[in-house]
Amino acid sequence: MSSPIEFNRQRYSKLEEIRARGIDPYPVRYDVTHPAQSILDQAEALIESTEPVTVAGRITSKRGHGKSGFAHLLDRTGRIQIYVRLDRVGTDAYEVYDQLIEVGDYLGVKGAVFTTRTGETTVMADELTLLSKSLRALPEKWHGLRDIETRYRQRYVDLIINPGVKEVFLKRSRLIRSIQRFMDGEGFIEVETPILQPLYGGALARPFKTHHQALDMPLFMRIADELYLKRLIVGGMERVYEIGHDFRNEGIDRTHNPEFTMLEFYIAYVDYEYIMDLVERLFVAVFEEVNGTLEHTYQDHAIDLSPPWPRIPMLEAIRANSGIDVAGLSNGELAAVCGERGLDVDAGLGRGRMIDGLFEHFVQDRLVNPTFITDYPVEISPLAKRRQDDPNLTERFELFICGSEFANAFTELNDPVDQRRRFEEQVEMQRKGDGEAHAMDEDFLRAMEYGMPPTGGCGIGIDRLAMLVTDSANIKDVLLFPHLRRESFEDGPGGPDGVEDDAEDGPGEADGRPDRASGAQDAE
RNA sequence: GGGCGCGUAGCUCAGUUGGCAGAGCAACAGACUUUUAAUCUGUGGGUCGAAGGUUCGAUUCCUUCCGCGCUCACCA
Repeated sequence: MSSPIEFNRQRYSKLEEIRARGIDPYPVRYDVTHPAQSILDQAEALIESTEPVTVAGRITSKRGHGKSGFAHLLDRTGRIQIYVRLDRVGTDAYEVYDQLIEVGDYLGVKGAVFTTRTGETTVMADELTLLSKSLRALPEKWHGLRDIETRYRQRYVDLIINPGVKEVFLKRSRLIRSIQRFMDGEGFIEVETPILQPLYGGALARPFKTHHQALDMPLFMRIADELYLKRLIVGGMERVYEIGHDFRNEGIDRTHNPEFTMLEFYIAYVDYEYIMDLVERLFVAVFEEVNGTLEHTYQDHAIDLSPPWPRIPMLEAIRANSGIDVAGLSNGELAAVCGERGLDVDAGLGRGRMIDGLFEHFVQDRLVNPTFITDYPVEISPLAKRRQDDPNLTERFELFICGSEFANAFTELNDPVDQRRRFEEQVEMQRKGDGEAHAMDEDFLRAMEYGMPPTGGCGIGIDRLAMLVTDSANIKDVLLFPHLRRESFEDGPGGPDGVEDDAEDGPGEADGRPDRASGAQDAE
């Protein structure tokens, strides 16, 4: 069922007929003089000049009228109508167009521009060139492709059929470019750090584990860029940022994909107050550039991004929303209060986790307009500097919009002795069963020991920012190829099953290379 | 991982209180030289997600499995 040849004999037989007529159904190139939109934009001048244009694209609709016919071509810029007449292109070419070329095929057209009776700018075809024969029918033109699973699995079809989809990803692209421009203006260097790491760190999350054959060593996919970017601060780079993928081996839901895009940046000589100012400026600049306004609607929530944004210490936010004054409570009392108020918290995981639980339960969803929550408990902030006035709290903030976290930042811990102690505490929590506690990283500590200047750092989830600016409810809608379970294809040899499994149990056989041919042929 | 829901033609969807599986679009044959969801006439197209079970008979009822969505848990 999955082979296009069996699957659509009619299209395949047309392909054979095209070849039989001596036409190459897959030629190598076509010289386009005018993308679709430029024909529409310059219609008046082009009509007057009567000079022929060439345009190429995928046929998305076709309407025949005996000895003439209309069709629409879709290219990256838009859609243009073409008109094909037997008396202009000749009997043979018209027969090929009429009988063998169909919706889904790529077509190049050369001809003059005119306006139809109904007023649509159209190219009158003098020459037609088949550019690629499609062996699969596209979804129906009117209802389009609605099935969510198919839209994600076959994004290529989704992009052809559902026009809003391309807009989302164009906007995402503009968003990232806008961030890069802003960072350029702030004097940053954009860098790339390892994705495969011998140790993972910089966040609290379960990693993906893999294995390097030649070195016979385990490797982890990074869960954050942090520890490498800080090494660069130690190296004197002073202002660095990276936009890249992090990988976290955790649940998938509306706001989580196992592979996601993170912006992290670090600035020497500044603290988290400076970072807050910069994040505010960054969001304002991006929204003004990408959306043109600071008034925004996300999933029916009206948001005003006009600065300044409120900055509320976490314990104060909890007190204001729940009446609970954490500062005056012992750990035991805190656990009791959590229980009374209906929170299921494990007191064994510590005071920091309980406070975080209270925050999530009582506060987070209420933060609709951009709000900085500041001064997080030290236990859940192993890389942040303590507040001088309260060693139980850190100079850390998170930015919330519409109940979602958008940024996480702190005045970076640069005391190597304190950093070692914090790692040791994390290792202890690991022993107590906290699967996400931070690992000991001796090379990172060595870098700290050489001396890191006072530094402020920040991480911003780009996918969530893309969701916000595009008003998307699901992270999958801003990922071109969101993670799904492997699709099963009934016939043919399986895909990567033969490839050596991930390396939980050490090295496997050496021939684990995915064979391009066997993998690809199976894929429909 | 738990709960709820969904899976029928290439696409969008009906439907069967258990009795030969339907429409529109797409496709195919024909008519039509300014249409645009073109129109008109005709035709073909299904492992009803998969495997078991109950039954004279299952796409329908039951069980398990697969996939997707929502949600809870998890998750800076």
